[in-house]
Amino acid sequence: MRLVIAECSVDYAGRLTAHLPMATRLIMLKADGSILVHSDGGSYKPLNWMTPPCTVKATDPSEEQVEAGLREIWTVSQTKTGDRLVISIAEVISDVQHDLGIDPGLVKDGVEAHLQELLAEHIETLGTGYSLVRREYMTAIGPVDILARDEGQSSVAVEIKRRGDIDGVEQLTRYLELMNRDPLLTPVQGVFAAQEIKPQARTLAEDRGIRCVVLDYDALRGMDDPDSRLF
Amino acid sequence: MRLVIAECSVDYAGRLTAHLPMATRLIMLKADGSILVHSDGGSYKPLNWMTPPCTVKATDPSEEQVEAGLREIWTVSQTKTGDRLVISIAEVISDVQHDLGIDPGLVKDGVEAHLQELLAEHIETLGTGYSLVRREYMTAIGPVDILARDEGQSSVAVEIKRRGDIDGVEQLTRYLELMNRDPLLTPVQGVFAAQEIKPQARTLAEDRGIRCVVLDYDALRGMDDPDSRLF
DNA sequence: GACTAAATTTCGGTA
DNA sequence: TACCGAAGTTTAGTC
Repeated sequence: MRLVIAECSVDYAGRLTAHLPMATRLIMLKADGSILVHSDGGSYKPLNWMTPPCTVKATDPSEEQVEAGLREIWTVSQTKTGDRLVISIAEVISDVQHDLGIDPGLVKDGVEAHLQELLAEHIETLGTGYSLVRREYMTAIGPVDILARDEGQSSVAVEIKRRGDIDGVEQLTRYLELMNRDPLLTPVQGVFAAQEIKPQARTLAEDRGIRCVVLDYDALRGMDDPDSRLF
Repeated sequence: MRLVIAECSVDYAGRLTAHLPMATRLIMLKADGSILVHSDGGSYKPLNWMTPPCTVKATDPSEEQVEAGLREIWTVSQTKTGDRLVISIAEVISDVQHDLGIDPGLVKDGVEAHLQELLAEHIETLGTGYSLVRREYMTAIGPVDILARDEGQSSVAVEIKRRGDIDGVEQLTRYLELMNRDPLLTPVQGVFAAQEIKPQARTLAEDRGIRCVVLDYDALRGMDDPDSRLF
């Protein structure tokens, strides 16, 4: 990995065009050829970047560019799409290189998948007498998160989200529409379950006869984990 | 901006839990307090990070940790959410600091907005005799990208996307439902226009009587730009 | 401030 | 490999 601190301006031409005025920035050149231009603030997204596979070519500035104070021009080309990133360097303040080796990679302990797992294990959270039919119940337009039955053995389709907004309601609505065409399943009731449900999503869901359930992740997890119980 | 190359392991506990085994990585500490942990590959997303506002506290390792080869422990705490990132450092290979100053920021020349503009100018792309009523036609649930009329003066609502997937079809469907309740507009025909339309989105759209149109950005732009014409 | 929709989204899983 | 959906999404715009 090569780290260059430089006063530079950047121009991107690809799926859109973008320009960064001259300023001091960090240019990160990764081993796989990708390039990131970072400022000293904001979040993790670079100001500009080029995804691999791409190639970098350093050229000398033209006479005009030299007069404008430029020392070096880097042209980064995306091999597949032809997107181009031009970094015009006025001054290199620092330029260091380190060999990092390949990274063992991140181990995640998921969220939505975990929620689904927990709710499936404790399906009675949705109501007395509820029973699990199966997780990831396959339909023609994709898998429903959970298919269950209520006390009266009626089918219940559950859509699980971490953050419940309108998209999730639409998704569940599509499933319900399709499943209610199946004489073996109909009538299918809908349940929209999320850790947080946006007011507008709730309104839309309830307007469509879909029940909204706010999930308490810690409580669900607590049912599994005796250590976390208070008594 | 402080750039630290170090052999480290990282643990995140917040909205999820995640772990990074010991390896050599770049730790970027930005002026606003945010922290990014990058490997030497992948795209612009860091392996792990903490968004501002957050605070970093460096502590000495415990006896056990010293025996495990750790030199320093950094605990990064998110001020608002309480998320924590613990960086356990075994060896600092490089540690440099530079003052970058504030960045003037990126100037973008948009894509979807541009597509909408171009299509509005060349609405006949949708069919002979089509005429533009207006862009961003306001409804109670939001603006329709383009309202037009076909040859027979019937209303046509156009939803424009760069990548047309199911969400866009749902969005247009909601508009059409609402607009068709308006006696002055109904019947309103729907057109789903995108540079690229996913098969499932096309299926759903056509099932709902919505016409799909694939837009050619360059061709639309070419109609505007005499220089790009071949004759 | 809340919410919606876009993103040069990126990333992972599955058919 | 294509496609679909989630993301610690982030970000920008609108109400």
